[in-house]
Amino acid sequence: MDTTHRTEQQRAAEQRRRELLEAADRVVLRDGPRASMNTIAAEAGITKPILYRHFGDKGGLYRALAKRHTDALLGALRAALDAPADRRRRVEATLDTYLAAIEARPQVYRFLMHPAEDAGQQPEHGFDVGRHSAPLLRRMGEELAEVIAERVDLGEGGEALARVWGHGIVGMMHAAGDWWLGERPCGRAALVSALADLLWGRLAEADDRADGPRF
Amino acid sequence: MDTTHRTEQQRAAEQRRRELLEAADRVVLRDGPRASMNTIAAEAGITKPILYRHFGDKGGLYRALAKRHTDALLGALRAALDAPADRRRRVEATLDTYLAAIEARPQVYRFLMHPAEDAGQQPEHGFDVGRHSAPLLRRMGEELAEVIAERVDLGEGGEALARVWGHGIVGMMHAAGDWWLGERPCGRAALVSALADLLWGRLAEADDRADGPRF
DNA sequence: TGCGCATGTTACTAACGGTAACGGAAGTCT
DNA sequence: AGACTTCCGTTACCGTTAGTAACATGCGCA
Repeated sequence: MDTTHRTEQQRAAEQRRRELLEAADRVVLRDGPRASMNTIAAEAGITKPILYRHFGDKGGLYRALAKRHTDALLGALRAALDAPADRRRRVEATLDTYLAAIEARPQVYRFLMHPAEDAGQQPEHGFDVGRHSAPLLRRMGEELAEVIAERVDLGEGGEALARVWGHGIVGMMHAAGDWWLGERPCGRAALVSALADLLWGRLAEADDRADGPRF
Repeated sequence: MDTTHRTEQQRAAEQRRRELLEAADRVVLRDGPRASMNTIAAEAGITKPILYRHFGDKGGLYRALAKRHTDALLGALRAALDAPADRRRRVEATLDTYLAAIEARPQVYRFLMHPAEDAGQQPEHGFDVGRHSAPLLRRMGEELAEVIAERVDLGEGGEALARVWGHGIVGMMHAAGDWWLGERPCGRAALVSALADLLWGRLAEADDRADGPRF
C-alpha cells in the first residue's frame, strides 16, 4: 500500500472536514443551535450521510465545532491571564477578554453555552445529573483553578480551594456576562470593575445601610 | 348563568391541571428534560391533545412545571437570606440551602437549569442571544440583587453594583454547585466555606507562591 | 479487466411536536 | 322530549427531525 497516497487521502479528508466545519459554522451562526443536519449539508453543497460519515452524529459535529471556538477563546484567556501586570489587572484583563469575546460574537457564545444535548445516553441511571454546564465552562473552570493553584499561596488545602474558586469565578463571569448581554445595563468596563470589586471582597467590607434592615 | 357551577368547573379544571402536572413531574424526574409529550400523556392516563389543551405547547407545560419548583426553592432561599444572623452567616446559609436543594433532588435541579428550549421564535433577528441562562438563575439573580441593594450601603452607583453582584454571585453558586454535584470533591460544608471565603476577598489577600511565577 | 475503496446519492425508518376532525356525555334552553 | 352548546376524550394525520440502508460512481492498482 502506498503510504504517500494514504496520507494524500488523509490530507484530502481533513481538508474536506474543515470545509464541512466552516459550512456548519455559517449555518449555526445564522440559525442558532437548532440548525438541522439537512440545512448544514445543503450549505456545504452535499447531503446528510456524508456529514454522518465524517462526524458520527449531530453531537459529534457540534462537539467538533465547539472545540474550535473553545480552543480559540481559551487561548485568548490564557494570554490575558499571563500578561505582565499585578493580580488585579490580570483578573480584570481576563474578565474583559471573555466579555469582549461574547460581545463581539454573541451567536458563537450562545452556541458554545448550549449544553451537550446528549452526548451518550445511559438509560440505566435515568439521565446524567450535575452535567448541565457546557464543556466550555468546565474547561475554563479547570484552567483557572490550575492557574490559581500554581501561583497563589493558599496554605493547607489550597488545591481544593483553588478548584472551587476556579469554577466559581468562571460561573460568576458567565452568569453576569449572560445577563449583561441581554440587558446591557452598563458598559463593559463598568461590569469588569464591578466583578473585580466583588472578588476583592467589597461585599464583605461594605457597611449595612443606615435606613434599612441590616444584611 | 349559574356562577357556582362555573367555579365548580374551574375548580375541576384546576384539579385536573394539578394531576397532569404531577404526572408530568414523575415522568420528567424519571426521563429527564427530554421526556416526550406522548410519554407524559400516557403517564397521566390520557392522550396528547388534552395536554395541549391545558398547556398550549410543550414550553407551556415545562414552564408551569418549572414554576412550582422555582417558587419552592426561592422561598427557601429567601428564608435563609432573612435569617437573624450576621452577613457572613447569612451568605453561608443561603449557599448551603441552594446546595442542599440540588443535592437532595438533582433531577429537579437538572430540569430547572435546562434553558427555555425556545419559548417563542422570532426568525427576524436570527435567534435570541444573551438568554442562555435558565429563568431560575435570572430570578435568583434579581432577588439577590434586590436584597443587596436594599440592605448594603454601596454609595454612588450602588444599585448597578448590586445587580451585577446578584447575578454574579448566583452564577458562582450555580457553576460551583454543578461542578461539585458531578465530581463530589468535598463535603457540602467545605464548599460553602470555600465560596464564602472567595466572596470575602481571600483571593485578593493571598500572597503569591514563593516557588512559582506570581499571579 | 476486475478488485478495493472512498465518495456521493436517493429513499427510507422511527420518533418527535403539534393539530384537525370526529364522538360521546353531560347539562341547558325552548 | 328534543335540539343546542360545551367540555372531555379519542384516532389519525402533518411536517420536520436524526439517523441509516442500499445503491451508484469514479479512482488507483494488480
